Amino acid sequence: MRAYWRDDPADVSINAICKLADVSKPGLYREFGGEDGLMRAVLDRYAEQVLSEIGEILARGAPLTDSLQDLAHFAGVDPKMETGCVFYKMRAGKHRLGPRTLEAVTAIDAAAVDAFSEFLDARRAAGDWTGSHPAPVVARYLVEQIGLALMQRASGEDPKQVQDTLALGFSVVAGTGPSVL
Amino acid sequence: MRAYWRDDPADVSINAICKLADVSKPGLYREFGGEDGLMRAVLDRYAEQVLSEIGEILARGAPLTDSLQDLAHFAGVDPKMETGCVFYKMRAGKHRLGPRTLEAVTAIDAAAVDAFSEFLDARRAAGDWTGSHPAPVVARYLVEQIGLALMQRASGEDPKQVQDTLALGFSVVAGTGPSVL
DNA sequence: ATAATAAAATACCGACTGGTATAAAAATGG
DNA sequence: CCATTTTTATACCAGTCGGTATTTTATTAT
Repeated sequence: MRAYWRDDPADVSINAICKLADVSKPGLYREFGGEDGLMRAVLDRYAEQVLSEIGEILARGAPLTDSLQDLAHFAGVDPKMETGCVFYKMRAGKHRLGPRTLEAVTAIDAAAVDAFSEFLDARRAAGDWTGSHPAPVVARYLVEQIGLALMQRASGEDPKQVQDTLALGFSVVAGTGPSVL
Repeated sequence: MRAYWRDDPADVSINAICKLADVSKPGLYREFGGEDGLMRAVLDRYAEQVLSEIGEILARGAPLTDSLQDLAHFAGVDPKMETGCVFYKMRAGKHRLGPRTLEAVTAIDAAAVDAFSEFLDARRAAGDWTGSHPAPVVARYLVEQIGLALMQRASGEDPKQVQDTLALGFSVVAGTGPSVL
């Protein structure tokens, strides 16, 4: 997981992983079945261990601007995400994934849009989001803005630029004028 | 260029290109020096032949919303861009590029931000952009939003989703309420 | 202590990569 | 028509890829 997280999963070979993890190649294949099984296992673990933080931010029920602040911090400045995100990296090269990993990527993507949709519905009910667009459309938009920021960080862009771009992107939903972030 | 455009440049081998172009491998190496030289040549040609259209839209001096319309059409619906954009694809995998191609990618990226900055300055002078952010920041933001849309198209996302996301992204600069697009 | 079992290390497989050396074919100059 | 040069086609290079077969080493159970 650390190797997939630091580098692009497409650039990390099974051989390299065996050396990094000090594991024999037949052992890896017995445990995971192959590259697809390993990537799937990594992604499942990563979702439960890292992406869950996004779900917690969304489910906290905090005011809109507070939640956006937290999301912007997670994607834009949290040092843990300095090398980007395993999920978005895999999704960016999804045509190279095996069936089991692709299945997980698709499911996580859909779950993310759902979670943001529910979040937006809740904020609309609470009165601090008054957008005129359907919640799923804005949810998809936010998922992509976060992905954009994380991919920028992965490729070493200037953090200030990443945060500026993310703040502008969030200003669509943050309210009237850009931007409090 | 067509092969790099349809597929990801990282997934097109020199051997495949020789077969597609019906060119001998030594001939390709004599002409371009290697993969890096070929990619550089492709990117130069692509910039002059395709990316120039963006420059023309920006230089037209049309009202802000008209120019954004044109940009959204170019990135979101123009069938020519259905498989994405050579430049953004190369930029996404820039750690895999040779020095000459990387140089061109960096230069095009900087030139794009410059062109958008000048465009925004002109629209501010004309009075139809009243944003409070520095033009270069918004320019970088727009370059990334267009790149996002083109990468989504390259990976086969639903066109409606691409256009919705792009429209929301542009609404930051398009004016008060989202969105006329 | 020995027999059965599980794991590991190693070497190997065919396929592919970017790149090149060699040999045959074609075009060109006189 | 012949000699020279350029281009082609082909085979090859070393290296890497994901995946596996084989052989040796540990572990375990009796």
